Amino acid sequence: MSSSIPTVLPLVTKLRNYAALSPQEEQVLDEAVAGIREYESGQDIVVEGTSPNHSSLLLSGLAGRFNMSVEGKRQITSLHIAGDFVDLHSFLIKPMDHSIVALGTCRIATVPHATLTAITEQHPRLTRLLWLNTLIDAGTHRRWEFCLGTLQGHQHLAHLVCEMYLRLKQISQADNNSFHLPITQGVLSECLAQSVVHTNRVVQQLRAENVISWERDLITIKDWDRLAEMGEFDPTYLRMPVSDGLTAA
Amino acid sequence: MSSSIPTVLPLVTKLRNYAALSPQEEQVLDEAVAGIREYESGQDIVVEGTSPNHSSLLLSGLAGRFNMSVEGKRQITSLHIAGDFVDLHSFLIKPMDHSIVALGTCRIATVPHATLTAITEQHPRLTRLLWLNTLIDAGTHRRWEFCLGTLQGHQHLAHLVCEMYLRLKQISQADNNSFHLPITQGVLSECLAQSVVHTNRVVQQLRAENVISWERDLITIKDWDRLAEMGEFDPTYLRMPVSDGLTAA
DNA sequence: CGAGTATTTGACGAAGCTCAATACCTGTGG
DNA sequence: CCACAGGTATTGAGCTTCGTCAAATACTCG
Repeated sequence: MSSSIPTVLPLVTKLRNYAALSPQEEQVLDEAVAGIREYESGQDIVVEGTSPNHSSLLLSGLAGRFNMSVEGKRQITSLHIAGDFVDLHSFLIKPMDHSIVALGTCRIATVPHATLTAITEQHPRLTRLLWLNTLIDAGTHRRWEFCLGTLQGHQHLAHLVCEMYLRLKQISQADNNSFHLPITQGVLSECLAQSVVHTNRVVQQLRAENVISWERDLITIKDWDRLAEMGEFDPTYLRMPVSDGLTAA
Repeated sequence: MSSSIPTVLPLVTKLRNYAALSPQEEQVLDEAVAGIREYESGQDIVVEGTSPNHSSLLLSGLAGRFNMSVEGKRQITSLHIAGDFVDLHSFLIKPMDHSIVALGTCRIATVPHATLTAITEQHPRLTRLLWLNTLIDAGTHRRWEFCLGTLQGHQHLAHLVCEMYLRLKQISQADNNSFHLPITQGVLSECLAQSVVHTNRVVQQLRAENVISWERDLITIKDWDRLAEMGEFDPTYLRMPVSDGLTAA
């Protein structure tokens, strides 16, 4: 379902950060889209245990991967923004070992797994780029493990704010040290693995220390250096700069 | 550096669990090995910040991925056993955003990144298998996030024991509900993100509740059902059974 | 045996959780 | 325009899990 304005623009924009894309490769991506879906806040986009035959590319909105515990606690393991191929891995891994939920209205482009297989047959360079995309996801999971394991509550929040700022900036949805993050403290607490009460206190602590402001859904970073230091933030895992190894030898 | 006995046997054994490998594909993998290295316990196999030009395939031994915090705390984000391609991702992601340490004597086969690129150019099916390999790693990271975020200390240990048992069983290094895991409680505490003291108490708790025994480096699972229940263990993420989508359409 | 490392135990403190109540905010109907 | 309802944020108090500090015991290997 290609059009004059490529629907995959958010993904293309992101992939261009890693390596140049030929017009042909961009066209292949654009033609891979089989349809567009919309999800309301709270709806599950992909459900644990199912084996989808397509992958979902987030065109706009905020989504989260999560697992439920036996007692019903929801652990969010990553957040996703426009341009993220939220379940690209479901192409090779089935059934899903986790769910993906819309944390706001989400527009999704669906890409059939058969098309992805065809890409791996015919477009090795694009294949490596998509592979890289999943590897960056993995790196983010590793970083979240680090945060969960070794950082204190306020540090963890600081780290998350740094991460979301850089990622949103990469897709031009952050500027002047501020960005919109339309999530409640309840959802935030599911990312940080804290109680809502404690998350609230941690947010207030960062406000009191004057490193961020957070009103409504608008976060403003008032002191990047202190925030990054507090969260032990090192952006290496986000692979913002151009990466080598993607061009065929 | 191929030989009559393929050096990549541990990896091939593992990949066969996901899809059949043609003799030619096995040969490609075997010929991809450029050399063999050995590391002593405690040595870093790959160092954060570097950009290796080869990836490391673990032939024997135990290794761990980790990140260091500012205060010097080491967070281990995954454990690796024979057959694991411990830094396959360094092929596309550089520089390394974490290090890999030998947690015992490790034999490593090195595979040049140029060879991996060539594989993606010529062997799409093998490419998908290797990609899958990294996706399973990512799924494991997600699961560890869940454990770190939502499980209590003793549950987390229970989960880890379940995971290592199944993974070691897959490569025929576990039987009769028991296996060798040559790590100290200090290293274990770095996986679980606990203090050594607390890890010790948690180990004793599982012993006292008679779900495992742990003497020297020999772990025996005395009650799998209770252990799995305690750790909320669901093996889906390990992709033990055969997976679809690997065979070209 | 003895040094070094690993495990175990006890006592106390800190980070964060639960319960419970209050304040706030936004949209809706009267 | 106001009052209300339902969700969200905030605050307080007591409690649990786990960390820290310190010491004792056990194990390993030369």
